[in-house]
Amino acid sequence: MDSMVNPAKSSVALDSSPIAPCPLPARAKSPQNQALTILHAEHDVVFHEGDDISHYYEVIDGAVMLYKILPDGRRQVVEIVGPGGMFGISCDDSRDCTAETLIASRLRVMDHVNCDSVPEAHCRMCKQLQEQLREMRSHAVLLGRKSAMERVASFILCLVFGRHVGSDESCDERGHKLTVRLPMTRQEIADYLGLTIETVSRSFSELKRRGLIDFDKNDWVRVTDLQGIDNLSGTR
Amino acid sequence: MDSMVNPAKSSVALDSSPIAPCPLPARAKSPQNQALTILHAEHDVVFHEGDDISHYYEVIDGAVMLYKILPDGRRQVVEIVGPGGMFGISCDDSRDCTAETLIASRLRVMDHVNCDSVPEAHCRMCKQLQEQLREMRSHAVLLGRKSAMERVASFILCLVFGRHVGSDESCDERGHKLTVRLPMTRQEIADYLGLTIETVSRSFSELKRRGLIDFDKNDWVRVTDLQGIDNLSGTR
DNA sequence: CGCGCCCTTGACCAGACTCAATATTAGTGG
DNA sequence: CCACTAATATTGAGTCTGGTCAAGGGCGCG
Repeated sequence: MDSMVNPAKSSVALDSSPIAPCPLPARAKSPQNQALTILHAEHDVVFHEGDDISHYYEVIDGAVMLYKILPDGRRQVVEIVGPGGMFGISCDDSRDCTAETLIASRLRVMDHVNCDSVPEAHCRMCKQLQEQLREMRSHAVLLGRKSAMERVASFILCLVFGRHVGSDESCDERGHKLTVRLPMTRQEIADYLGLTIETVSRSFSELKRRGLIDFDKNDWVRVTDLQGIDNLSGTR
Repeated sequence: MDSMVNPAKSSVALDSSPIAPCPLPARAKSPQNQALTILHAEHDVVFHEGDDISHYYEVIDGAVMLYKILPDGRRQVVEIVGPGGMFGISCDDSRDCTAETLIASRLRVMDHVNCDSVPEAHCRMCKQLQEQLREMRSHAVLLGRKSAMERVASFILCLVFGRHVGSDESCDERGHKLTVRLPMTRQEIADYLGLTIETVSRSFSELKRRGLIDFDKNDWVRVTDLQGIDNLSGTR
């Protein structure tokens, strides 16, 4: 509907000086080493469903969600992209979903035309697509076949094992982050998991009641029984 | 689990005499115009989740479904691939889902290594991935946010507008196939839509009762009120 | 004709949603 | 630093959609 891009909240910067930000290192340094970097504040829309397509993006730091909205307002968050992830890649002429930051994010803006000319960029993009497809398939299983509790447990596992989210989690035992930040509101989590906000809240409360997790101020979760969470995830 | 490929039911054929498995036509015809083609019978498994990865495939005719199964047996069909579609593309070392034919199918077998060397193949593959990702996002909305009736209606629309399925539908007015074959059992449809077989059956019956569709022998659907189906799909 | 498979239908149940009230947190200004 | 407000999250009660379990129907194939 709305074709506006980058409202006030975002600012643009140039990576340039000595930096050498081609989408890809080495060989891609055609004109010069410049990569356009933009900063988006929390909950800032990068592009809307229906917008014309010009660029694609890489998350340098922060986190972005992609979502689609049905005519009656129901929303489904279809993807969450963390640092290193790319989004907005498409051959079509218009966006099939909306991209919005979850938290303040720094994005590298890249041009589709570069893809064709720069083999490394193309290759990297392709790997990204494969990875995203793999994750979407797992997510389809979650959405199509898992119970509310299993969805929430799976979601926590994703956070623990580092998918999406960046930020400063405290890693404890062998590399797992046992205290993770929930970079999303309950509503966003619900829309990602295909549930309602109430069901998400109830599931979290139940997990806490059972002693599997604990909360710090609503957006930090301490996983006290990883095995227990794993058992509830429906995956094994 | 099982690493067997191509059990008895499938047979291998050669598109051309001197075989020479290049992925793409034209420019890729290094040795000769040869593409390895295999025939799979109905409900034949092309590869299993967990199998080592060697090739990827293009559907020449027929239809293939990709699915994942949870430890307790719940299944989610994550993708349906019709003629022209590709599947099994991956950089990983093992399959993340199982591929099984819905109906007898002819597949072109291609090698991942060719991708890197043949730009056209790589490009085409990349477009495929983008297309699949786009469809998966729509499907995520269906799985996460649509009611049973909306899912079934959306599924019928997909058939009418030609996605997936091949076979001989009778096209009527402006290019839409108003009588389409359901190339899947009720169970497969249910597993694709994240429902139970009973719910799918009830939804079909309800649509028939309302006079929106009609059946020939259970696997042919005649859409008598496309607008009505569209209205129920939740998409507008 | 009879068997087996798939599909349909019904009755009942349960998990998730809806609506509503309350609690908690975050943000603002004194 | 605290008070006040707005936004977000939790909890409860009741409802309903879709799942479960079980019985019956239709069709193809030998």
